[in-house]
Amino acid sequence: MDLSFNFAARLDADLQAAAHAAGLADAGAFVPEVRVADSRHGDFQANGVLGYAKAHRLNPRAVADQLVAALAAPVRDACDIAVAGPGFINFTLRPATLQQWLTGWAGRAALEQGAAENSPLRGQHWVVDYSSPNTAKQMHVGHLRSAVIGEAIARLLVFGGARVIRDNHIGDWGTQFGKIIWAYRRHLDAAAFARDPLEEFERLYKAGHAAAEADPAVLREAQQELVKLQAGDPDNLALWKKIGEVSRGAFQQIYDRLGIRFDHELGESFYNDKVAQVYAELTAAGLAVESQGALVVFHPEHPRYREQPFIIRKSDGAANYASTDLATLLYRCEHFHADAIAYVIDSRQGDHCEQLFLTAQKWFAGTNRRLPRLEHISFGTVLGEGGRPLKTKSGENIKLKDLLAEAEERAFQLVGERSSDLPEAERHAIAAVVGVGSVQYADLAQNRSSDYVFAWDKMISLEGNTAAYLLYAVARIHSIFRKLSLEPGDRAAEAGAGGLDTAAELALARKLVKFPEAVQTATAQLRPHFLCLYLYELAGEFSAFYAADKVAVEDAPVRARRLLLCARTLLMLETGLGLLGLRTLQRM
RNA sequence: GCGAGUGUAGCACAAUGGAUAGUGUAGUGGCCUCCGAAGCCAUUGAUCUGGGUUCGACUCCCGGCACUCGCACCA
Repeated sequence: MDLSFNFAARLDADLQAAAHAAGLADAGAFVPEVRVADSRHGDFQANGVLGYAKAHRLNPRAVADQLVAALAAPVRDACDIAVAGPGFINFTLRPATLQQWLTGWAGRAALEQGAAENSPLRGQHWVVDYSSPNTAKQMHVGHLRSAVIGEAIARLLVFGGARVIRDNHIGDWGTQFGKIIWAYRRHLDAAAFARDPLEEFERLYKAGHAAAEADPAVLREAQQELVKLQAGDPDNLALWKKIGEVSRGAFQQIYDRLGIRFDHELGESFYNDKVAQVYAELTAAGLAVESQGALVVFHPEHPRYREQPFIIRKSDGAANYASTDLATLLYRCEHFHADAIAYVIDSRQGDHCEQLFLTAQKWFAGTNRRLPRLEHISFGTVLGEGGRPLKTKSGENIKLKDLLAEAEERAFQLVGERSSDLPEAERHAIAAVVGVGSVQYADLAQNRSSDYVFAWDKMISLEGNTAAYLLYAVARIHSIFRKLSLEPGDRAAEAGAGGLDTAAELALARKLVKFPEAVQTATAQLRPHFLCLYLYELAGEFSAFYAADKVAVEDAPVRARRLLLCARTLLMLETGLGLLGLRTLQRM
């Protein structure tokens, strides 16, 4: 068998061909359903025979036998094949096949090529809309998941061959600015502003908000400030710009720690002059109607949205996020030629997304535009250990910068305990990678649909399915190569490798070759936890191998094949962690 | 009230309609003259409930129950 990157896809294609070769009735209807198998049964299994045989009133085991007999010779040479149970076909890759694959797919570039080659994403333009904080406020724990999940998904899509446009749809327009400006004019603390301008803007907003709540006169004054801003008053506009600059600077500090860089930061204000077209087109199409003074879209065919309006212009004439989201959608189609848009937004905004997508669908159909694929990448809330949304003791949102600082601090403690021999500067650098990586990984390792409990001890105590466990495996592999004065992936070190032999070698090799399926599943479902799970299991296989079989042995062929396994494990772990947005280390 | 999400071991999680429901922690018992013990090996313990569909259901459908969230101008 030639060096297919993705064995499951290859077996699937070969089984389909076999169905035709064997002359199966209605062979086109046979779907092999090849997937990674429980290792007790082999490496891959085809489940499709059962359904096919049932539908065609055939004996499934007989069909399976026929298919196996009709399989092309290369596949039969590469695998041990068995029909089992009611009609499963099990494939176990032979040691030589494993070795051939590991030798052939040897570097990052090769993996990228393999992953993109037959990917349905290849060449597609994907806009990933994630993070999207509001200006004048610090990012807090509520902004964590969108940023972390969004970045991982963007990287997975790139790996799958898509052209990804990362767009940070910042909330930089809205009613809050009237209150901030009002408070800025009266209650600015210049010293605090010099120290941390964003913190001061945030304080001013809270002060302005509280004052407006308490006194209707203040509310009117704040609204006047907003009107002036919207009319282009130079002072207010300058202040608004300043808020934007300060905020973006602070956001970038967070993004730097998380390894995020956007291609665009087209905030809501960018769409100010683009919403009129939305109103006009939706009204002309008969989609938008006046209701209680607002411009809204109802969906009569929908049980709920025939009553629950999608408000695209407020009764005071101002735009809201429905207006700008529609304008944004159009802009992304026209300027980014989006084939798909992924909205990484928390699940509470499910109704908004549904209404947005429904409205866009009708709008685009009515104006002969091509609607891109629209995906709401929804996710649950970050909870504290009591099962309530995570807050500080005083009930405030936890600032992201504080959260990341605490992660690094806790990691630094641990590094000090475990690796006190390393220089302090390196311990700090390690703590940054381990601390931030632990937060990212804890978020990603869990199915994004559910809420998740944020528990420092589980996250950073470094046991189980955690970033530290994976980073530790990476560090140990680097250490092996360091001891031998070799570079990982050095072909000379792998030359003359003997055949894979021990149980631990084979178990590790069998795990390694399934990297493509793990990435593919995570990408297709836009769920990074599938990749996390794979990497964790891979690190587990490596640790078992490491305990069972010594790498640095005298016997040259044995040593070479074990170095090959180490190098590929390192490659998959580093590549996989990179796809999740984590950094890795050589020592920790 | 309508809708969405979530119910799996003490706790935290996994399982694309597939074979004996996997893991981690915590508990118990082993393993460092040997490449990093932040490790490895072994072991105890679970699908909210009642129906249905299917060769096969944690998964799909219908009805309950529990928790969380959303539902007219904040995003």
